[in-house]
Amino acid sequence: MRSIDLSTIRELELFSNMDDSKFETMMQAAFLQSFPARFEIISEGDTADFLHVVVEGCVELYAKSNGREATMSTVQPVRSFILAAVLMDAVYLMSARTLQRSKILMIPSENICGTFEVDEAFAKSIVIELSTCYRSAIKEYKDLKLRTAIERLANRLLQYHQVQGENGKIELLHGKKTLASLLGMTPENLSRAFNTLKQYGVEVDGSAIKLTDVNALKVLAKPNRLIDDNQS
Amino acid sequence: MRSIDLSTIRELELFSNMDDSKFETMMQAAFLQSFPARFEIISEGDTADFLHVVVEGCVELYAKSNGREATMSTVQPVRSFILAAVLMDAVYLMSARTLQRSKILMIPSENICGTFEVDEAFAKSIVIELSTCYRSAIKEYKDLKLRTAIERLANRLLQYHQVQGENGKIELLHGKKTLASLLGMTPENLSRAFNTLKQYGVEVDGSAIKLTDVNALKVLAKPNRLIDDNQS
DNA sequence: CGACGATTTGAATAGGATCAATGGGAGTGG
DNA sequence: CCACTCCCATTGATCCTATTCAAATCGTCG
Repeated sequence: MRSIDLSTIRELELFSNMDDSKFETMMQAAFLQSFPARFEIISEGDTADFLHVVVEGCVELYAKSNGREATMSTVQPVRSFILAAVLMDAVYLMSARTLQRSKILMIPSENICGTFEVDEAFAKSIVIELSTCYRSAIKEYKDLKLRTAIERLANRLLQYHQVQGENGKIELLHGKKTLASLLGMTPENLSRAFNTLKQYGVEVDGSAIKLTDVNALKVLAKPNRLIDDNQS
Repeated sequence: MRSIDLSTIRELELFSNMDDSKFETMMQAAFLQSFPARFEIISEGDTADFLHVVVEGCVELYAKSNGREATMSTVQPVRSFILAAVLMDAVYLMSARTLQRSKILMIPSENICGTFEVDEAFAKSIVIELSTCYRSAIKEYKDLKLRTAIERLANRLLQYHQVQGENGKIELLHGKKTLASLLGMTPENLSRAFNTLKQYGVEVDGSAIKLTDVNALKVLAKPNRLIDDNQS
């Protein structure tokens, strides 16, 4: 692996506190792979052979049952996915595919588990990462159970707004079809929801969105830090 | 704490592999508390001072937003709850209340975190417990996103049936109101869903349910091991 | 015995899904 | 460069599921 990549990876929260030599050893078995857009990286039901870390690009986690399919969440740099399956030596519960060209760091499961046992700092980092993912899942579940479709959309827009600098402009990172599935609705319904939000100052132009009345949108959305905050 | 209780607790997966002396130390700070039914043990937004382990009874995890409330999951012996909040020193994302008289083991957060750092076996157990809870949450989320209300009910009944011995009889562990919220529907809708399932051999008499045609129910439910299995 | 909550049933409504059709870009190949 | 195709997004119409509101019944607990 190129050293430029290695130093980037070294700085990830997951690896930042661990022992130098342990990091070296673990990384010798790891590799960084590039994937084209819309490439299926893992498939639900497969055994977890690698921990995947999104270094560049964007990955969609989705699941199927019967004939239906739903986007569960998206993973941006720098976050891992399916850590729980690796640690339990179990099968993946979700599939993953790239939304754009992406670089994924792949670390063999046995190296993760082995290092976990010998490096205390790494063990702590693993637990933090796992807890963060867990809590994110709970938040998404709460979002779906406690809100209507329009409220979910409004809150998601406010979330994106905050992450992207709170300057009244949002750029959607993924297509509306994916966004719809992520929010638990159909593309048609998302389109109508955007129309409803016009009266709250939401102007849509392709993947560029302008918020002209954030306060009004907040009144509608009633954001809740126990659902929408990435911090707490 | 009474020794009878201690030995029961010692056998929990979470503690079974850890060092004797570490276990003793940790338990000196812990205590076992009894709660009456419908008692709110923790409230979402509070800081996580204790890890809670359900030793006896049943606990409901629920959440609120706006005026709405939803049951997120139920915790049976012997399982912990809100482990992630403890490990991250964060606030609870869910509230917890007893559904029946219950005994809860409470271990101060700092003892959990402290022991995590010095006992490797305990660290491993923590990770397994955390992963298991995480994966359960994902499964519930998939259930809600990928299935209709009737399918969710049918699969839940099959799940209870399996746990309770597969002899054609089910005893509901919690009221129908809670079950409805757990399944993401209203009590009225649950009642109607049970009526629909009559033609698939589901006979309801209060909290006692008989399944007279499990195969027909399975055809409807299309159970999926990546959603319904507690193992994988 | 009375009160309260849980459950069920009925009727009306709302919200979301489905089906169908159209317009618009992005990418492909001639 | 242009025509063609395909997929995405939008819109309209309709259907269906689930929620809401209302009321009756049933048990349980005090």
